[in-house]
Amino acid sequence: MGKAERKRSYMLKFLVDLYQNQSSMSLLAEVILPLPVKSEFDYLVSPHQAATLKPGMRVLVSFGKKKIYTGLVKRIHEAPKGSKIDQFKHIEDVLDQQPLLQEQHLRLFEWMAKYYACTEGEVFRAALPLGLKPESSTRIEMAPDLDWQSLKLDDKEYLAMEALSIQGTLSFKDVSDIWDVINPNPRLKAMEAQGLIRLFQEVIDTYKPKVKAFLKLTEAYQDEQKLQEAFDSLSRSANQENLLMEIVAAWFKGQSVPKTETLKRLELGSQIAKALIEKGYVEQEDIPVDRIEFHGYKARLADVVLNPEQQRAISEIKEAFLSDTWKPVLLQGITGSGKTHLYIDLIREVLDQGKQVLYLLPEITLTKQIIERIRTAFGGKVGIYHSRFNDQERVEIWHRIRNREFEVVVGVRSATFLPFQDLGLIVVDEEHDQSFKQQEPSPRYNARDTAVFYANLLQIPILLGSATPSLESYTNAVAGKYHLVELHQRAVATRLPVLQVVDMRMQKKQKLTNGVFSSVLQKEITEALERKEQVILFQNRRGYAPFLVCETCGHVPSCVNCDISLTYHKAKDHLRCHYCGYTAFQTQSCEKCGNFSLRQSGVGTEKIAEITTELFPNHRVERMDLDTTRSKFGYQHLIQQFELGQIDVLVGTQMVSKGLDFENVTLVGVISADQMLGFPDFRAHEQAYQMLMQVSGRAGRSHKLGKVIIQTHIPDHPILGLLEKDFRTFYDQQLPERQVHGYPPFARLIRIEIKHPDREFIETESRRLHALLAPHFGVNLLGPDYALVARVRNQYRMQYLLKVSRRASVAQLRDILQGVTRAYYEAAPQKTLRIILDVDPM
DNA sequence: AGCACGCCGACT
DNA sequence: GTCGGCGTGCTC
Repeated sequence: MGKAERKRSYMLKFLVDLYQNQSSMSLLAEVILPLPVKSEFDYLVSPHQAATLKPGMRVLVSFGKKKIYTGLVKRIHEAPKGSKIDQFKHIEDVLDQQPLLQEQHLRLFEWMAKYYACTEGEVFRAALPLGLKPESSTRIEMAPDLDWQSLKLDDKEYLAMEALSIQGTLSFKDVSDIWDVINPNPRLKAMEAQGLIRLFQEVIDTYKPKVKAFLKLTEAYQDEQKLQEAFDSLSRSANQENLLMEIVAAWFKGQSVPKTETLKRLELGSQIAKALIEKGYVEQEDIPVDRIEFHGYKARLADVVLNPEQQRAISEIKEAFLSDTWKPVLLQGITGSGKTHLYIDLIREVLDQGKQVLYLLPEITLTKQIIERIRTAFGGKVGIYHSRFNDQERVEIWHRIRNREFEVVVGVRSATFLPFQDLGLIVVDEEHDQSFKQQEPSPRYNARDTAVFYANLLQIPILLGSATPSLESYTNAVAGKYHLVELHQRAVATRLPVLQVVDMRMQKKQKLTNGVFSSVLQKEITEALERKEQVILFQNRRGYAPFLVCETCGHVPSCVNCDISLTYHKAKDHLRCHYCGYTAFQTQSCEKCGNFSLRQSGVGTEKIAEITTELFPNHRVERMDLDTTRSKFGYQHLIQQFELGQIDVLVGTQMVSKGLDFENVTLVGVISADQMLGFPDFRAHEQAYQMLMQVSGRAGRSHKLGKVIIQTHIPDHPILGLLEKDFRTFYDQQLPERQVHGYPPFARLIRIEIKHPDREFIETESRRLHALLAPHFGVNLLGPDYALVARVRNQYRMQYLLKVSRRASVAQLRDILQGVTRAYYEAAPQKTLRIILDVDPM
């Protein structure tokens, strides 16, 4: 090799190195996708994107053959040496200029995925409202320039082309409806190959700012001469002339007129405006407006004076917050002790420090009342976040929190994920409530526990409050892991409601009951109504009768998809499944034997409301349950009417047990406590206690003495005796039971659920799975047992309960369980059994 | 979660 | 023989 050649060779090597170096310098973004898949997928970052892309930003990426998803950038890193760049796809688009989520959110997602045995993608999906996660869907359109009517087409093709010629484009679902097939894809693919149609991906941005239409004069007509011409041309249309006059008048003042209001005021139809627009005199302007209206909320100065006990509690809480251990504080205060006052006081202090506050409440407690109180204290800084808000409203709340327009958010479970910039306090009210735990779908997280972790991560104070804390939290407090602060007295010096347990067996023997009301309850209702006071009646079953039974053959009409009896709804005269929504209309004759001998059995809210109306025809009785509050404002309307005293008796399910705080309610009747007390779950006693305490708390909130009547066939049940004792007594009585059986708070539970449509299959497979689990967990593995309702939506459900030490590493457990699942699937005859893990089930 | 591919039974 | 059903595996 000559000198020149050698030089050339070096040169070449240098260039190759340079090239390889450059390619290994390629940047990749690790992206979390909103799917139940292994979360990390790498995408190429273009040099242009690299300048601004940061973790916490949302990106649009293609995943699989054609779908486009919104992903979350977790990490940006260099492509590993030797990796082939062309195995990665590019990031299609970056959706944020500034990260939507911060480092702490990514850490939170990571922890949740680990703890609740799900993917970060599932957490991401649960965290963001739909409007912040646009994704693509397949649409179908006709191939361009096609004279489809002259072609020879089969029936299905013809139907599709006809629909396309009318609608323009169709979705997969449209086509499967038209064709009546489950999966139209293969056929559509064939049609695309024939050149009849085209399939394309459309990213639908579901979030559209709300706009308000205004009308104004077009520029061309903004002079006297042209206007005169315009008016002349309108001499035959008084309506158009009127509207134009209105618009011109506004123009003189430099304004435009709001379209809808103006048309309404002038009693004109929208075609009048349209005519003026078409003539070119007027143009429409759409101005974005806020979806969330919060005018009229001005913060009032503190009008709350804390009593000595509350002041003692507040200073205990503040002292705890100041210590650098960041222990959560558990505030146990009886109903009416004024916990909310304390919250408001604490929130005010945090706001004064310039920080934001998250106030979590159970779904149902988020009533107008609590919102009013917080808004009265903090005015327009308060955002509300709950499930009755539609997606677009949620998106706006996200933006307002990020922009720090909202400093306090009162919200439910999913508010945990809101993008606070500088959170200074979390309050979890009614911390024991079951609705903090998401049942389905994954992530099955508990917002209270998640908040405790989050507060610790952020090193900020967290306050858990309840009149009846969960045994878990209270045990943590007793053990010193949480600070315990107690409130023993009612804020206003009123007596606690009087509690009376009515033995329905005696009532029946002495023929004192009409089947629903004992003579005692009926008398109390009469008296309360005579005193012009209000009554709440509680029954935890909606509908008219929980089931029908044939008196001839004993048949009970049941759901075709679920193993549960159908509930009779009288107003609609149909039978409905409360699990899947299936409805049947045969309510008179038995479907089995044909005899007209169906008898209604059991009592639901609808029947109670009916009987109450019959007994008290001069009073207004209303029902509050899922059926009457389904509409967006149904719930609010009922509450409002009750508050205004337009309703005398409110009959309801769980819904009436929480958050309703009405001075004029002096009587609460529990129609039957039996079901609650006899529920087959280790937590049944705790839940019955919480429920009864809570519903009792609705009575006698002011100076009038309240009364609570509980009807039952088991009057000697220990829980009933504990209702008038203090919380500690209840706790001391319950705890040993939990210890004996090794249940929480002495152990951590993991529920393993399996699902399959075939009964025989699930039973044999459950035994096979058991054989794999048993060696790891031995006596701590319970089950498999059928779920309480063995079949729902045609899926049989069985479950195991795993009791593990509280000290056991969750990560290790998850590894074991994942190992077992993998082993199961490897050996399984089919891979169709669904295995679901539920950590800390409730 | 989608989506494609491939293996089987029920129809032309 | 093909059509279309369901089960399985992959997605940067």
